[in-house]
Amino acid sequence: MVTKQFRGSLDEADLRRADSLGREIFSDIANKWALLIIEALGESTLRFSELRDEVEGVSHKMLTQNLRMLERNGLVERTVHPVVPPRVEYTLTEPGQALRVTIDGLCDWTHRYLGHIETSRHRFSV
Amino acid sequence: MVTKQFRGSLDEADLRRADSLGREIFSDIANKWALLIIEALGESTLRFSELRDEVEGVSHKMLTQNLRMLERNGLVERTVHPVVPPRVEYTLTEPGQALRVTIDGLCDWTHRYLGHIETSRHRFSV
DNA sequence: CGGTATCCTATGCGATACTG
DNA sequence: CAGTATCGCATAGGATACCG
Repeated sequence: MVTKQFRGSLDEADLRRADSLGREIFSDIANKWALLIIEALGESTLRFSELRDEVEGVSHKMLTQNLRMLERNGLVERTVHPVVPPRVEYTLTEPGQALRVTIDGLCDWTHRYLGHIETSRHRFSV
Repeated sequence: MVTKQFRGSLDEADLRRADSLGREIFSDIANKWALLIIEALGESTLRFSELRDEVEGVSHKMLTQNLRMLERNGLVERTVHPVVPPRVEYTLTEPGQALRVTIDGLCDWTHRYLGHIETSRHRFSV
């Protein structure tokens, strides 16, 4: 979404359009599976089954559903090799790569503050 | 969660514990409302009602629910002023501030690639 | 192997009402 | 003003089965 830092750089109509679109994108992406899939893809190209193994706990359904969404938003590219059995590969586009960098930041954050959070939870339940 | 970049820096038992906790945190945080609330708090201290106005579209219920979760994880601090009517203020802790920085990155990303995504969606629906 | 469709449960989330 | 509790609908998401 368009946060306060950007208001003023756009006219009213653009602002409204960007706001609702941005909100939509934000909802698409602020979702556990999408983030984990992007993180799993990283620099490499992976097949559907490899992704399913890599993103632990994801179901067949959620994987397809999120991959379609990411493809629609132009974050991953899907390549079908016309062979039997079918071979389908997924790779991050440039926007996808850029997003991955910020997700890496999220992972670093989680790692760094794991201890803080653990003790905070303990204190909270008292 | 503990991603590949960190494996090897921990022993087996720690790894499992960190993995499940990390996954939990990730699920807590990779959620639209949590991210928007943290972003709204920013540098400032806000009252419950101010937050509800700031985070557009959030319901009373979702706001309380997410604030409790963030408090439990030690990302926001809740201060109750014993006056009538009650005055409750929320502010980001240091871990919360650190997280906000990475969320800012997410917002920047959304802003930067809004155009890419819009055209990609259009192409996809053909 | 990768994808779609179906069914069913759990959860998200809004609306409303009640308390200190 | 801030919070809790309850109800009820809508969506998320697992399990399973079937198709190219």
